[in-house]
Amino acid sequence: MVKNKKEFEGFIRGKGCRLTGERLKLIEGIKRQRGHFNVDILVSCLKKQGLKVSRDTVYRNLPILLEAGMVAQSFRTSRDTYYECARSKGHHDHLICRGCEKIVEFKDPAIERSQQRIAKKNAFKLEHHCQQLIGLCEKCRK
Amino acid sequence: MVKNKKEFEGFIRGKGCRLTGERLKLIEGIKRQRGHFNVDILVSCLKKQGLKVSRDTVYRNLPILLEAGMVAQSFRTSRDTYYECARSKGHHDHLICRGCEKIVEFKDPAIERSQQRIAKKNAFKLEHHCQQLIGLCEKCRK
DNA sequence: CTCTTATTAAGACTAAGTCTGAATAAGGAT
DNA sequence: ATCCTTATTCAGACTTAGTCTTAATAAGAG
Ligand SMILES: [Mn+2]
Ligand SMILES: [Mn+2]
Ligand SMILES: [Zn+2]
Ligand SMILES: [Zn+2]
Repeated sequence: MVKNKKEFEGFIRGKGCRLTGERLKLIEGIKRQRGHFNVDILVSCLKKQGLKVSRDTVYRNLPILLEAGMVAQSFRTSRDTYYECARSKGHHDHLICRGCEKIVEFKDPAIERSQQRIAKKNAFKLEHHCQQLIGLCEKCRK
Repeated sequence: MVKNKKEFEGFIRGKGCRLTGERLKLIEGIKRQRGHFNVDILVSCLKKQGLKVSRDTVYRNLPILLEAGMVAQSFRTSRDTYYECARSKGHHDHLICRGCEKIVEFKDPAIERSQQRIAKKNAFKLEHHCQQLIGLCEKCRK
């Protein structure tokens, strides 16, 4: 679980990869994101601040940032994949209104434990999971 | 939860929709699917049996078939969405190996109850959920 | 400083899913 | 049975998330 540039440098070198300017821009850009973001949002925000990084570079580095635990995959809409900075809040899952796209975050340690147990029973090493509950919020039910 | 053509007719009429030949072909084609399928697989299988239905018609009718409970969304890969016939096995979720794409199905009533409780606490009417556990199976860990 | 090679950028490419507009057919009315 | 309205279908164009290709760049070892 990498928390800052120094740790990221160690992590990336440990993998035998290079510490590039783009990778530093990326961790900078991700730290600035407040809520959930997709690749295009991230690229635009970076560009706005004069930190140009190509879309392809983001896609290429996302697996590394996920592995480092700096970014977490949040949820997927029918269109694309959303991420969030993993630093502040810990791991959590999402409740999504299909009407207004309102998103509620929740944590449930008991569910997480069950998931681990299920993986273990099937001899899987669990790496991550995607759990999204879809429904209608109070307002959208009318 | 619609189980056969007769019930489907009632369901579709109740919605004020028409009972078309294509919709009948679709429920026929879905019944024939053994495992998980995506839209292209379904269209190809139907064509092989002389039941031509356009890709667009499948996409247009999937929400209806989901609502009728004849089809369930199973999981999503980075590429596309997989479904399965909801008839035989009941609702379940999936454990997926990112190495060999092996898929294990599991049921966990305790998790399902927790999900309901979480939705209720947030005043959501839960319609469905997507829970996929991703990791490495025993073989792929080597 | 030099050299190797990992990494990047631009843009072509692929394919899931959506949209458009014309043709068809379901089913109610006569 | 025939007509009429309009929901539905189909073909193919379109959009766009994500991947791939290739040439240019730059990290970092020596
Ligand atoms: Mn979140
Ligand atoms: Mn299944
Ligand atoms: Zn809502
Ligand atoms: Zn495997």
